[in-house]
Amino acid sequence: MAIKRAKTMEDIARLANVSKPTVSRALRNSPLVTEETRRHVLDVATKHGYVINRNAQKLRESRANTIAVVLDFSSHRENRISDPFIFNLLAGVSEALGQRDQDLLLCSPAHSSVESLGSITTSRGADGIIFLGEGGRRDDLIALAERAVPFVVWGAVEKTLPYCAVGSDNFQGGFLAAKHLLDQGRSRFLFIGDTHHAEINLRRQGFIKALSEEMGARAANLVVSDMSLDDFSYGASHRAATEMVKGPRPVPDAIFAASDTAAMAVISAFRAAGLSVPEDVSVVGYNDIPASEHFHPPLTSVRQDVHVAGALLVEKLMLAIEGRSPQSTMLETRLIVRASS
Amino acid sequence: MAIKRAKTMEDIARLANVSKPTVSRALRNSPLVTEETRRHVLDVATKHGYVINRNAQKLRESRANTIAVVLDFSSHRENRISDPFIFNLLAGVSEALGQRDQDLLLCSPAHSSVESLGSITTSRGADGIIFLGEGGRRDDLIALAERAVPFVVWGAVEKTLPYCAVGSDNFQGGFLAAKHLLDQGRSRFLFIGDTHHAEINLRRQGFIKALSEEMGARAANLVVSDMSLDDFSYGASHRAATEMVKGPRPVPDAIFAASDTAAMAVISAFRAAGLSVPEDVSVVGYNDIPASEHFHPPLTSVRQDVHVAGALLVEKLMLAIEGRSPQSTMLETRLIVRASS
DNA sequence: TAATTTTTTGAAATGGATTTCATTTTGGAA
DNA sequence: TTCCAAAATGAAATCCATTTCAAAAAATTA
Repeated sequence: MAIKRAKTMEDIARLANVSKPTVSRALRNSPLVTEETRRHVLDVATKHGYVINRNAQKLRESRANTIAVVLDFSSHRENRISDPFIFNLLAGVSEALGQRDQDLLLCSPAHSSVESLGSITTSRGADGIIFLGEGGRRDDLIALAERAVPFVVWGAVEKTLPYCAVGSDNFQGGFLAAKHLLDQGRSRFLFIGDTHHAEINLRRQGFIKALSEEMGARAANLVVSDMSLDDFSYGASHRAATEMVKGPRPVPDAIFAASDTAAMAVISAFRAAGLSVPEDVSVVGYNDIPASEHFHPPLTSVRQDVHVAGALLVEKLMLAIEGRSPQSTMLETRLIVRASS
Repeated sequence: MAIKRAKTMEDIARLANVSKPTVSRALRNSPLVTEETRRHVLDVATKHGYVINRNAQKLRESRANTIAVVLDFSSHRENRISDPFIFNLLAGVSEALGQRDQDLLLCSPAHSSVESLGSITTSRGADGIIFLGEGGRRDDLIALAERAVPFVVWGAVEKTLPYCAVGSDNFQGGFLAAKHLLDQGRSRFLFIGDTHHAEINLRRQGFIKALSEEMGARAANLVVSDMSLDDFSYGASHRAATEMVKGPRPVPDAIFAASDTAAMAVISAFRAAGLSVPEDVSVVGYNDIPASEHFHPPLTSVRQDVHVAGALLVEKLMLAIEGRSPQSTMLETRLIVRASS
């Protein structure tokens, strides 16, 4: 008996008594084929369980209908804290791609340089790339923009960027947070976050801006301090916050953390030191991850809509692939006020 | 000027004054080519920024070196609660695949039936499939096992399963939880979880088993009750728990929730009703998601090692792809005891 | 040096779907 | 009924890397 080989288009053509091109056209709903023929071919194809060979198809069409999504798991893994926000964003992107019938190739930059990631497109494995986070490699991304590789980035949006970025309006987010804390009558402010990340830095700037505007209005009794961290992680935030409450300087009564994860860490550290939230300290986080709603106390947070974000990233990437140059976009942020502030 | 076209192997061959096969061999480190020739070809290739066309390659070799990972985002999305565990598992799988130089095609069953997912392999888009969760479609999976599609599943491990599954030892996990709660001297037990999921059901069985063993030993004053939920979500768990504390029957003093998310919901509901954890009620969760450590109170939980799980899933899938039939495996679970119990 | 073996190299076939362009068939007009 | 335009179909070329197998070159032996 002959070895069972997957059916090819040629096989179906033979079985349906038509030619290869006709099968191709029938399957692709081309108007160049009679309704009758199409139905017949489709029948034969389904009866024999034919599935098209996507590799052959991709080779012929130069389009892969596949998008590479680059997501840095590794940094998360090491801390054993995965900011769920990025995963939700991935879900958003996944859904948007699904709607457009695009496959999603998930890549980890840990295993390949941005440089080599770029070749994912030239190698036709994917038509374009979505970077979920700059991952501190902005220079690489800028370099990548020089080469004709279609890609978009979730991250900080700045006018000078040579590539298309989508991100929440971090400045506005920080601004909102500060306004809210000011409304609570707080006066000793602390920002927590790794300002090496452009996004985080913008949050801080918005925060500072709102405070300094107020400086003029109110008799300036505002204290602003910073706590820079090397990473997003819960652990780092917790340690830093614990140090801080032990320290000599006056303990802040209003904290804006650049992520909900960090906010939770800080609250936990403060509580351990006998301070209570929100009585002694108001805390505002960022991202409004699912857990925030259920934290104790429920966390006030700046929300970014991952659904919209995902759809937007995909939409813009599609434009880029078609050779057009999509504009960067900042997404409105919204302050979700809960008990922590 | 001619349109700039991506360089093909033929171009490189011409530029290097060798033939196409030689280029192919040089790039693939075949021993059939002189060291000198190889170096020369490599030089030319890198100088002209040549990248291989993976589609052509995949077409020729029948192996795609790509694994499809099926992950149901949608159920998570709707609840706006994404159990981070599954994402961590994804990270584990991603890493394991990266180490083996396999691409990861992320698929969402929402957009395609399991049936059609199966054709991902026959269409040569992927060599095999990893299902991250049965997603309540066990029948489909069983049907898929009939067809010669290499796949493995993260989920319940049962001897009768016609496919290879990897999962934590859910029975043991439940058993451990019960033992622990018994050790605390608790007597009114409650299990919370959607027993439609085989995994969850096993957790419940282990839980019950440990309790009934004790029944004999201790003067049986144990109350065991169940709370079945339609989904994993925080919201559903919270509502159910709120109902329960209002209800007439004696409130349990020991709860085993089938997920950390549910555990958190329950704690929050109980606390809202004036009960305190762990004084009035001990609570044990499952998965030991990152947030559990930082919850208030920190959550006792049954831990599953996502790293090991990811590696194992990949390893077994590779075997399956090679035509061998890998065994299912249960992973040891470990109880991480924290303040909630 | 001639003959033989071993090592390198290349021409052509292969994988499977799509597209171009020519050919056949059909429908309508004359 | 004949002829022309339109529609449907098919033969062959194409996409690009790999493999087979034959040929050429180099190394070895007689």
